[in-house]
Amino acid sequence: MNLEQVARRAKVSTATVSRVLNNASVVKNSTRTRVVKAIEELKYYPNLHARSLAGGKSRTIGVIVSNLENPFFFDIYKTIESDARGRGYEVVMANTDYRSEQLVSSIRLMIGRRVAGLACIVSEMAPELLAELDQSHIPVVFYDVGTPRPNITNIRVNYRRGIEKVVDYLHSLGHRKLGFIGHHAILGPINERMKAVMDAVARIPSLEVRAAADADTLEGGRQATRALLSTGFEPTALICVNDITAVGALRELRERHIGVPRDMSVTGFDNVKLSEFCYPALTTVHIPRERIGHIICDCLAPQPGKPAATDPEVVIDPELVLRDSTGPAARATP
Amino acid sequence: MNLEQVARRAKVSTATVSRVLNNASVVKNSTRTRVVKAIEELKYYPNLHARSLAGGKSRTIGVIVSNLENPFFFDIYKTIESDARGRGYEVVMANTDYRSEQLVSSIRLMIGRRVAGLACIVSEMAPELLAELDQSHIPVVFYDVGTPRPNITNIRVNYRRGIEKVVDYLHSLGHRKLGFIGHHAILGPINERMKAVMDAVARIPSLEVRAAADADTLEGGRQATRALLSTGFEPTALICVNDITAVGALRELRERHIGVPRDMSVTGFDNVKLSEFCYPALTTVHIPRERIGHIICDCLAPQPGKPAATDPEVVIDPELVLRDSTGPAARATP
DNA sequence: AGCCCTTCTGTCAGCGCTTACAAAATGCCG
DNA sequence: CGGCATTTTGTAAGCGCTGACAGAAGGGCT
Repeated sequence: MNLEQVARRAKVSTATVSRVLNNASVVKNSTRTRVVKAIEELKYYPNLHARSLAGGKSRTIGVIVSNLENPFFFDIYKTIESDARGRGYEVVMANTDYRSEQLVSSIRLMIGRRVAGLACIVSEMAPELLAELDQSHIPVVFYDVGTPRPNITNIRVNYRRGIEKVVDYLHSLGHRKLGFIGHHAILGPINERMKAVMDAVARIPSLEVRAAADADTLEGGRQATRALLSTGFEPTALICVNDITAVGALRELRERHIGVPRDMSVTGFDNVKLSEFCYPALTTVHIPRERIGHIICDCLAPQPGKPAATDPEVVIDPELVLRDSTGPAARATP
Repeated sequence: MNLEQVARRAKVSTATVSRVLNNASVVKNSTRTRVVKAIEELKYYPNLHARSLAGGKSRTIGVIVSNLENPFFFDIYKTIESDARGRGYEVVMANTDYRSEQLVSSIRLMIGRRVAGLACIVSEMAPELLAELDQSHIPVVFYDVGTPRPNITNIRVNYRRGIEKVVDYLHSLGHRKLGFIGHHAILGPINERMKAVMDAVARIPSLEVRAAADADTLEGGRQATRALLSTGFEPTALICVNDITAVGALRELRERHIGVPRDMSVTGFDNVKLSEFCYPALTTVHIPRERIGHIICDCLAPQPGKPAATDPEVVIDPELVLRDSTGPAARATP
């Protein structure tokens, strides 16, 4: 089923069919009707590949995410999708699962698809990939990978500031020994977040911290907590890298009959919906995911009216949200 | 950047470049090396649109999901993705958010992309869309929409049986007044699941049930629970349409200081990871999501060796998983 | 050296669509 | 009714790639 068949049936040329398809330029009303009828009768749908090949553009934006299962990423994705759709763009998504080979192949896939713009919401980015991206001339937005350059926007969350707020708050509650539940991906060599924790703690001499990490999942949070608690270090508060791992931590603590927040305070990060629904509701740090999604779309899917935004860097400031998982440090055990 | 430029640089014809790209047929080793070098130097990535246009096939399978945010769907998606990748297929996903216009446009999008196969994991399907799908000659697998036909496989979960198990179990614990927390999408006209509950309850004369529904989210589960409890009906157990809404229900009950399972039993459905991690851990019904994903991929992404599976219908039998959110019915309140 | 078979490479016609550009149809006016 | 501006339609050249086919190289044999 192709343009030509539709054209034949409507007794017009393929160009005319193309015109009504793109409701571009002028087509006499009677002709248009005829064509539309033919299209419907034949249940014709234009071959998108041919279209973007011929048109030289794709009106598609690509989104690469490390872990769409984490609602934090999902919320961003969803915002991008609905914004993009509103502007007449399609979205194609690739989930890397924190695996770097997947990142590589996803990026190449997106380049191969000649996407009009690419959002990389991943936690690592090899320099060679950056080079490839540069070559491709595709506008790119990164989330938190920290390398603004021409044609590339970077959205950075001031994680450092968020962690400081958490640490200060816990300190004010009397906590002195803190645990940090991270996840593999951000405990890599260039580990902004881990450093943020260390630095925040280092500001306050009386504070002590120990970290453990696992996958960015419920189970991972639980495992890391288990690992941390079996080292002999006895924290009175657990700072979790995000809400999901925090819920995993809660589970492990429950198993060990460690009361939260009576015996142990726990904090999350992101302020995902689940953080209100778990028990106890998590004290966490809010990151405006929808705003991030909007910004990304503004950069990648320009509307007819205004041009694409092109700030090299956007910084987001996070905010502490107090709920029930934190409380005063228990007295030192007798 | 295109084939021709690479060809020129490697001093060969475009056909040869194409050949090394598809590592098809024979290319002299020295030539291959030269071409590979040119490709790398130029950071060339084939235009996928041109490729599938010329080749007439796409090696891409489409997945349409109502709500990827629900881990149940996500797990299926993830399995499909990794299976497909293993067989050399790409996956494109569309999330409909339970909105029928989105379903329509997603299906057309997939047809337009000429996907090699399509998985529809959605809860409704207008007959006209089925007709369009038929026309397109794309192999399709439905999850639980109940319309096997030529070229279309349907995977059905024996929800009826699962619900019966839940109802019987609650009945055996002494519960007589049951609440059902559904969600909009499945409370539509053809509502298999709602009927399943009604029928399961109808088998046992002493049982009574009342239902409420909202979105398929944490918040939706909470709202529906609130609505149900404010009708004056006083159930001692809540059957939730899935684990996510069940977690929403738990939250509302906590707010009302209704103890689970002391004052109220709660059951979920799906046995999503979260159901073990919430508090109290949910009694639920296990549905083998990975198995579903594998079956889907077997139908849509045939491997060189064996041909695609084409059973018209596959039925999955669910199993009860007992955890902490259910217990004996409280004595009648004095 | 001449022949034939094999291996390798090049040529070229599409795939289904868009988009100048050209051609045809229409409308308006004097 | 001819002439011209305007609207509407058709023609055809690609877009970047694949794949059938044909042609060129190379090798072994007599």
